[in-house]
This record gives sequence, C-alpha cells and structure tokens, in this order.
Amino acid sequence: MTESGRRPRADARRNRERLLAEADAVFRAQGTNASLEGIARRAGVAIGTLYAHFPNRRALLGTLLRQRNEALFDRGADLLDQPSPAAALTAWVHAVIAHAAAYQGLAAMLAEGVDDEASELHQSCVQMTDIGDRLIARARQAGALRRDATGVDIFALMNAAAWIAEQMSAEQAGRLVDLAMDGLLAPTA
Amino acid sequence: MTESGRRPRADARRNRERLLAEADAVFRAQGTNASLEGIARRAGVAIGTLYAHFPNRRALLGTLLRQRNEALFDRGADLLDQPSPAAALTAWVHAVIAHAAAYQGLAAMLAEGVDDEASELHQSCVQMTDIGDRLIARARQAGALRRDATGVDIFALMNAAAWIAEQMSAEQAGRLVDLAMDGLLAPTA
DNA sequence: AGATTATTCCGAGGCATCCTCGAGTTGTGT
DNA sequence: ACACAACTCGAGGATGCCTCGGAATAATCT
Repeated sequence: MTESGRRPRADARRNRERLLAEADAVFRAQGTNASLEGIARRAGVAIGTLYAHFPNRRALLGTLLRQRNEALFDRGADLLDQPSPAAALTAWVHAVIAHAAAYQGLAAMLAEGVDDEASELHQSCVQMTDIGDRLIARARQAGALRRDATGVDIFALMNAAAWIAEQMSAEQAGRLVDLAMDGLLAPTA
Repeated sequence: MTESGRRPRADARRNRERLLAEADAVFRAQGTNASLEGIARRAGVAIGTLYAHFPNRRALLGTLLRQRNEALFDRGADLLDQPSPAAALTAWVHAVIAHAAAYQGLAAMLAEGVDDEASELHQSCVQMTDIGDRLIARARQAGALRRDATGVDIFALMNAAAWIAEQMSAEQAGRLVDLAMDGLLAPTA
C-alpha cells in the first residue's frame, strides 16, 4: 500500500479483492458496524493486512460504495432529462433510499459524511445534494412545487427515510416520503 | 435489588441516586452509547454495583426517562383540549422532538422500542403513538387534514426528525417537519 | 452493645472488539 | 539466484461488556 504508480503485487491484489468481497457480504448481513476482525478472518487474512489495505472502516465502506454510487449518479443524470420534473424528483428520492438499504447503518454514515469534509463519503454526499438541487430547480421552473426546498432538504429527507426503513420498515419509510412529497409538490392537475 | 417490598438499604439508595445523576450527565454529554464503566467510575462505584441496580443500559435509560416522559404525556393530554387541532398536532411533534434531543442516540432507542415489546421503552412508545392517533382523529374530524395518517406515521416522523437533529442540525430537522406537516395538513384558510 | 443475617458492594476475569507496529515473509525485476 | 521493496502477520495494549463468588456492611434481633 504505497502511493507510487507501480502495479501492486499479485498477492496484495488478491487479498484486496477477497477483503472487499467478504466485507460486502458481512456488511449486508450484519450492517456497517460488523466486526472487521471477522471480515479479515473470513477473507483468510490477518487483521493487520486489512488495516494495511484500508486504514479504517469508512475507507473500506467507501471503496465498496464507489461502484454503486456511479450507477446512482448516472440514474440521477438520467432523471434530469425526464419529462416530468416532479416524477423525476420522487424517483430520485426512492432511488437513493433503495441505495442506502444495502447495509444497515449506511444512512447514518451518509448523514455524517455531508458535513465532515474528511469523510471518504463526503464527495458522494455533495454529489447527491447537487443532483437534488438541480432536480428541485427544474421542478420549480415547471411550477411543480407547492413550496421551496433545497438539495440539502432532499438529502435530509432521503436519509431520514432510509433510516426509518432500517429501524421500522420500508413501508413506513415510504409513507414518510409520501407525506413529505405531498408537502413539497403541487397537486397534479 | 431483591423484589420484596422492604425498603432498600441506605447505601443502596444513595448509590442508585448517584448512578442516575452521573448517567444523566454522561448521556447528555456523550450520548446513549457512553461507557457504563465510565458512569460507574464517576459515581464512585464499582461496575458490578451498576449492574446490580440496572441490569442493562436500557433499564438505566428507562429509569432516567420515566420522569421526563410523564411531563411529555401530560403535555400531550393538554394538547388534546387545545382549540386548533392542527396546531396541537404540530406542537406535539415538536414537543417529542425536543424530548428526544436530551441524549444523542435516543431516537434510535425509541424507534427500536415501538416494535420490541421487551424493551423498557416500549410502553412509552405505545403511549406516544396513542396520543398521535387521537390528535390525528381530532384533526380529521375538524377537516384539518389534506390526507390521512396514523399515530405510527406521526411517530415515525417525529423519530426521523429527532434523528436528523442529531445527525445534521435542529434547523434541518425543523425543515423536514415543515415539509411533512405541509403534506399532512390542509392549508390554513 | 454484640451477634446475626440479609443485603449490597466489589473488582478480577472471560470475552470481544479496535488499532498499531516491529519482525518476518514473499513476489518481482535484474 | 539475489536483493529489496512490498506485503503480511499476529501479539499486545486499550477499552468495553457483563458475570459471579467472596468480602463488606447496614439493619435487625437479643
């Protein structure tokens, strides 16, 4: 794990892949607070090796999420071109909630990351609020809003709903989103 | 800590009070996941004594919250007699959010308690949804609702907002509540 | 007061993490 | 085959959870 441009050693690459695969499985099953020692064990690697590859839990999680995030942001870009700005906004909210459902505890890490510039997830959070801002702007222009809001407001709503989905149920989270979207959007004529 | 009706020994009572006082201070400062060993230390008591008085963290927390909860439920009862059902509902939501702001992490324990009958906080959660149900019913009768909802929906909203207040800021939580209440309530004529 | 007893307290100890770091091992380029 | 950088290892210090048997002590009895 040095910074140089040289290609990493073969065993290092193998271990890294193995760690990521097991981490994904364990986080899915047990949430983002699962034991890192357990992940290392399952990957057939000593704990020190895990830390050599990923300095902390968030770094591991961040790597795991990078791919998924790309897909999510692509979806966001698509939605910016969709005919109905209101429907696009709603779809975006649901997409992020579904994304956050991957690992229990993810909502908390996202909410944390939006303020904390040092967080590995910060960049993703910024992008999410950014997409929210644009979707809002488009909806406003189309006269689809009953009241105003910002990308951060949307971000908060998405995270809150994702958290409710973890704590209570996905249905309950859905009802919360419906409520808030009813408050935000103009009645569909 | 026996079950009998006999009055507890003086040292036991003293320790119990001291533990509760320190626990409150520490939970306020560090949240509901603070170290119990630290609390015992600050209370000048061994860890075993803490566990003799409170079998687990939730029991300690539950005792700490009992008083505060009474006040909250009294407030809820008051609100049921208030002239404007819509204002009462909004006030209730804000009251619970303020209540949950006491300790970081409380929102999560409440959300957990509503389903888990074994939780020391379960009873309180049930009462909260109950009050929500009644406030909703009154608002519905008064024609103050744009759409329907249940006490559990209100409970979810309150918890989500309390959690956002912890993770992001009280202002952000306020905006979420505004959004959702706009969705729930009829426009004030 | 002194003895008796039920109650309460203590804290070492087993277990599970987290994370670090020096020493040992191994892939790779020459 | 050699040498060295790159990588891996896992013991070990720190913290926290919770339990349990023996010590201490407040309350009660004589």
